[in-house]
Amino acid sequence: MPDRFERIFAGENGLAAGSGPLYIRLRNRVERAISDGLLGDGDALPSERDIAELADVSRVTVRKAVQDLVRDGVLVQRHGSGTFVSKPVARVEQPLSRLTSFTEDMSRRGWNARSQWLQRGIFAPSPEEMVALGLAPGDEVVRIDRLRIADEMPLAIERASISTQMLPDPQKVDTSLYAALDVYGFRPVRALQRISATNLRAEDAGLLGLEAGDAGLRIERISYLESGRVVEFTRSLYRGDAYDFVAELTIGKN
Amino acid sequence: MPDRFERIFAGENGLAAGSGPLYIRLRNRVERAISDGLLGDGDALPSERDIAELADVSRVTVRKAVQDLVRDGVLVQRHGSGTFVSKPVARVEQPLSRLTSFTEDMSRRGWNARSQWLQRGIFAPSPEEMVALGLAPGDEVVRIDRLRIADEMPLAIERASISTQMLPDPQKVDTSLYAALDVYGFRPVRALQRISATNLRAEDAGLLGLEAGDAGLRIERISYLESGRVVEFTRSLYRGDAYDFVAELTIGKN
DNA sequence: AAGTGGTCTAGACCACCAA
DNA sequence: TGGTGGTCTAGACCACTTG
Repeated sequence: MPDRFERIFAGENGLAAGSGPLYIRLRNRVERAISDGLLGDGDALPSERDIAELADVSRVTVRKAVQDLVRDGVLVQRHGSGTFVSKPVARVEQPLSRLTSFTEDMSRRGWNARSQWLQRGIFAPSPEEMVALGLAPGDEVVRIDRLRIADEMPLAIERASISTQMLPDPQKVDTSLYAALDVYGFRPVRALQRISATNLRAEDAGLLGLEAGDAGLRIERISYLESGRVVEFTRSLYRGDAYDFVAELTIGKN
Repeated sequence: MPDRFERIFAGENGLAAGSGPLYIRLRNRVERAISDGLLGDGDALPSERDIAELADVSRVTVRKAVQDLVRDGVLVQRHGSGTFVSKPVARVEQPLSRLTSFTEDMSRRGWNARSQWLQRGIFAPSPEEMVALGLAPGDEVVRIDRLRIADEMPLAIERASISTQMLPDPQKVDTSLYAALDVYGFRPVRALQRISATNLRAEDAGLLGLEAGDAGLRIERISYLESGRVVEFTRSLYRGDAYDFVAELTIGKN
């Protein structure tokens, strides 16, 4: 039975046709098979060994092609199980104009949000923190690092730094950082965010349930009091495949 | 002369110490050497063959470790030249509250901005375009795809779709899409943007001078007229390593 | 227990770059 | 021209999942 996999991997004299590296030709064949509908969401591919035989290349070459597609989010591999076409992931949308906390935000959506502590304590500030928070030598910072989880899917890593002058005791923070700051009368009213994209490092990717090199949104936020004084400096990493920031723009005079 | 490379790659019984995959142990050694200052920005590493000999592993294993770090932006490789520690890239900042065009924006910064046409013409709309632009069957769209370049560095790929009812002739667009829309009285005043992160596909990465799998910012924008009617639907991909979006947030009642 | 992906090796040839 | 990274092979063993 000449099945679809033979057409995909062995069709037209194998990969002899065409030029360029074998793993790229192989990669293109798989992408074409998906866009042509020969392979659908969740479908299993043959094993790497079988693909190698069908396409008449080494398994190393098959792996190179497959890993590229895994890295691009086209395929997923499960150890001991097989290689499959990715299913799209449901995305969370986050409006970009209002200052909200993760907890508030997720519960408003009806998601079950929780956090996992990564670190919570008092430290000597890094140079980066000194600049961002405007600290003097000898000052100390509270660091609150959390893994944010919504409906059992890790969504983000959040690393917050606050001067001990604003938040003397990190143990006072249970679920909401802003609520704890409120207690001391230091709730921020304004913030500046910088958003960029980055390839996740192995450690961070692991926390988010992704692979090293997967795309993440990196967000740096500096929050201000009404008086203009800096309260909080937070660096976050969001899953690129599950998070959308939404912003409304208007045409400005300036 | 027992140089620093021996300490990095061959120190303490090679990689025999420790557990886990060899390429991860090797990767960690390089990362540690950089964070310890043993390797600085722009420094050259030994050749892959030399590292393999120093660490007593195969070259394939060295490549796996090095490629991981290249993918994370820690190292850069130049074919025929060598492997080097990355130098940080200058970043461009884009405010996220004002609706501006790329050309206007870059010239205000004193950058020399130009575009390269990727595609410009009239097409039958894709299902995605029909939904976004609110088209009826039989309607047509103008597609304007450009590679945005600032000071000879490719910064973004921009794919804009506009109903032919708003912009009958794509050839009317020379540098600024908004200027062309203005001529017909259809300049947008408001827009909604969705921002997320993605691993760039090989083709897009090539246009941006990056490697497949590198992180990019994906932005979808829908622009509206004063009347609320949709004008433009644009999907952009920005270099993750060279672009920052900046947003100001305020605490809201709602 | 059989099959899958994950890691690793030794060796080869090619394409590119710099001296 | 010699050294570099880029691609490719055939074969091996391990770790994990599933029937």
